[in-house]
Amino acid sequence: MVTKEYAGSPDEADLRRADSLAREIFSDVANKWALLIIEALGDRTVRFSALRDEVEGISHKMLTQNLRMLERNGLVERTVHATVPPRVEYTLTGPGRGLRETVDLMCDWTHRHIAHIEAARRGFGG
Amino acid sequence: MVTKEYAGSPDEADLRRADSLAREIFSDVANKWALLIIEALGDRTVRFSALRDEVEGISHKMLTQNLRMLERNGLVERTVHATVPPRVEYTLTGPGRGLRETVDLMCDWTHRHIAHIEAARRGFGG
DNA sequence: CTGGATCCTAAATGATACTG
DNA sequence: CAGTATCATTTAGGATCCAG
Repeated sequence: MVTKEYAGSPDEADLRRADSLAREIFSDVANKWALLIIEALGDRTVRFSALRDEVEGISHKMLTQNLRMLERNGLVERTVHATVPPRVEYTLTGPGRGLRETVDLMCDWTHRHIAHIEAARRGFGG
Repeated sequence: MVTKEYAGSPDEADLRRADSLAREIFSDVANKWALLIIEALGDRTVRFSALRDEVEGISHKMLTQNLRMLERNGLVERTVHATVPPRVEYTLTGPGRGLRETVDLMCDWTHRHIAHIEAARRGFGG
């Protein structure tokens, strides 16, 4: 994610483009709602309403908005069952599951460092 | 990061508290600026101005704001050299470096899936 | 049930000016 | 140079209503 010096490279333009694309993808995905949704999906297939219940505090709007974004980036697959009332299910794609593994690690990290962070906060002046 | 059922547990209150704290910490760090700063720091000690140059597009305000937040959570250490003009350096703490490892993985993931994501975007209707 | 559209508020962010 | 404060603006987010 570091911007490098490409001057002189024959593929300078391509490399710059890849970097800016990587940064754009990172910005899409690196927000709490997207990561919490990915974490909630796990390796399951989950209905919209179930997802809304499981991602604590998320609104209808944020859920649909982030699901669309994840779908657009090929990380989530959306399946509509033509029943009435409609049943829509979401599941992670292969790349989506790869990303989920990194989110899992981030969640693990969080839980392992709760005590340290609490202590730091007390010492900081809070 | 999943909310569990603690009813009946003797430590119910403690567990709920740990969960809500984990969620709060996660919400703090799971934003693009914080993660990009952590990634830019790497295992180095970096001056404020250098950090601002390296995290492309970040404003003075966002940088200070996120650095304070990371410092408050004990992930970044701030060192002020009493020179003139002042020199302020930032470096990741032990826990901060642990988090950086997961961010590294997320960046790797991003670069590995650029092609897949580009293809998904084209197919989605963009 | 799911999803889109709308309106409205709160929060994030950028620009700027000022200080030690 | 680093940091704070302020102000203006943009964006995120919530509430609600309607449609398939």
